[in-house]
Amino acid sequence: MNSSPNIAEIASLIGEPSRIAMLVSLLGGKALPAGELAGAARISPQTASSHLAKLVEGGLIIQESYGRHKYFRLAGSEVAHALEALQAIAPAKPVRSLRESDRLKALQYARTCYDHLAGQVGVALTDKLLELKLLEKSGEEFVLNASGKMKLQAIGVGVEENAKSRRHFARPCLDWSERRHHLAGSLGAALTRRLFELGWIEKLPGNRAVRVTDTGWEGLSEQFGMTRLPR
Amino acid sequence: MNSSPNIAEIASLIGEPSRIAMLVSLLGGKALPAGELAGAARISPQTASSHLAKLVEGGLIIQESYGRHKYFRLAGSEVAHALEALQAIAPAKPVRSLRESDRLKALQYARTCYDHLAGQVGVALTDKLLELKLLEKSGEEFVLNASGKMKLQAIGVGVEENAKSRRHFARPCLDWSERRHHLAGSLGAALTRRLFELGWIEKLPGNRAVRVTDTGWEGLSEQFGMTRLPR
DNA sequence: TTCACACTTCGATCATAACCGAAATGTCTC
DNA sequence: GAGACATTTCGGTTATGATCGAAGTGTGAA
Repeated sequence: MNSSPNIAEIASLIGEPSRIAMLVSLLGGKALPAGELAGAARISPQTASSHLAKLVEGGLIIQESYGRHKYFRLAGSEVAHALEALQAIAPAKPVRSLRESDRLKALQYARTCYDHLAGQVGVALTDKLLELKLLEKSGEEFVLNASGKMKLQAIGVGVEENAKSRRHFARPCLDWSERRHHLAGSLGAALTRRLFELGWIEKLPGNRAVRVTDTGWEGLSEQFGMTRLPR
Repeated sequence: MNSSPNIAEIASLIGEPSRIAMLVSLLGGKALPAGELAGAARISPQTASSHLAKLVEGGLIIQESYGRHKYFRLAGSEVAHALEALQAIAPAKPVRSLRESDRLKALQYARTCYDHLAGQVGVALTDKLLELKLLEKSGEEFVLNASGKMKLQAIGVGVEENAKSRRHFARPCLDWSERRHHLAGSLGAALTRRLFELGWIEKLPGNRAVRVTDTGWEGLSEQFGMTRLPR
């Protein structure tokens, strides 16, 4: 019917509740085994297997075998970007249970978004970078200026090697919970990686939620003048 | 099940061939009446009506009534952006007929992408802007520098008022046919609007395809040193 | 008022695909 | 090799939703 590339196929692949649940789990950036993904989507392993095969076929995820386990991860940042773009136009979903509500609050507070930091903390950090004039807006895009480069290098973020990579360097990413932008792209990923290395943030057992440690708040306050955000 | 916003709902809304056909038609940026959208998707008016109601309900399109006609248009540039992001990860679709093939070639040559210029011509123009150092890449983002601003103002593109708008100013947009970036965002839209005003490009009867006029080639050659691209 | 037209609502049909039980395949441990 | 475990294949059931014919609503023109 339609001459453009096959969006319908890819979108209907994404538009299935169980598959979305699995894709969202993979948005954390980690590779996960089939069984765990089945659990996340609350479906039987057989059904999950069928869905995963379709997602691989469609090029959305990539499969790696380790012994009797099969691990799956997102096929790349373009896929994550498409999921983010969909999140940005998706209506908020009503919360069902108290447990859900707690999980949701944790996610809204701080989480990883594929490979960079999002949620209240992510947005606040991005705001501070802008406020301190380390990062600038060019139109609606972010640009890291000379003092920003120095500052980030000082705390050990590899800036130079990332600037060369083909991927978007300092892309803004629309936060679904805050409805405001946070820092994404390879710079956002490098910064977030460093925050983990420094022990300033750490993953919570739940899927993508993140906690800022006490030393983390000290560091963020010292380096960027951030004050501890109320939960 | 899942705590994040309701991507599944929105994606399954998008992931239906007839609805995609209608959304892609609306990517041209114009508002279209229900009947025309039904024709584009090759479905009966009843079916189209049902689909359109769902799209409105889902917030993807907006409805305006003029007398006994109802016009529909995309709800905003976020929706267009999400569709583009999906296009970027969608596999190319096999071509069916000769007529299709012609239509496809016209689209690949030059078309509007929501509100800016895409296809071979769009990518070539963006390349020229970069080559002439009017536009620069910052990481993977575009920035319009001082000489670029002057040049575009000289041919009548309203640059200042756009820089202030909340929308992305000079976003790169991945071209599905060329697999390379062209200029999007509010600057891309303003430039394209001006090209229409100048009569350098004009819409072809088919949906989104665009033709470069003879005066258009003259102007593009004079202003940006572009040579006529073979079809 | 009458007709034509654009669109919507209702109802029934039909195709698709999500789902799981049962059984098979493959891999690791003992 | 035996048994446990992760994943897949097969088959049959079932729910969902896309589709269109027929009839209804609302608008504009004659």
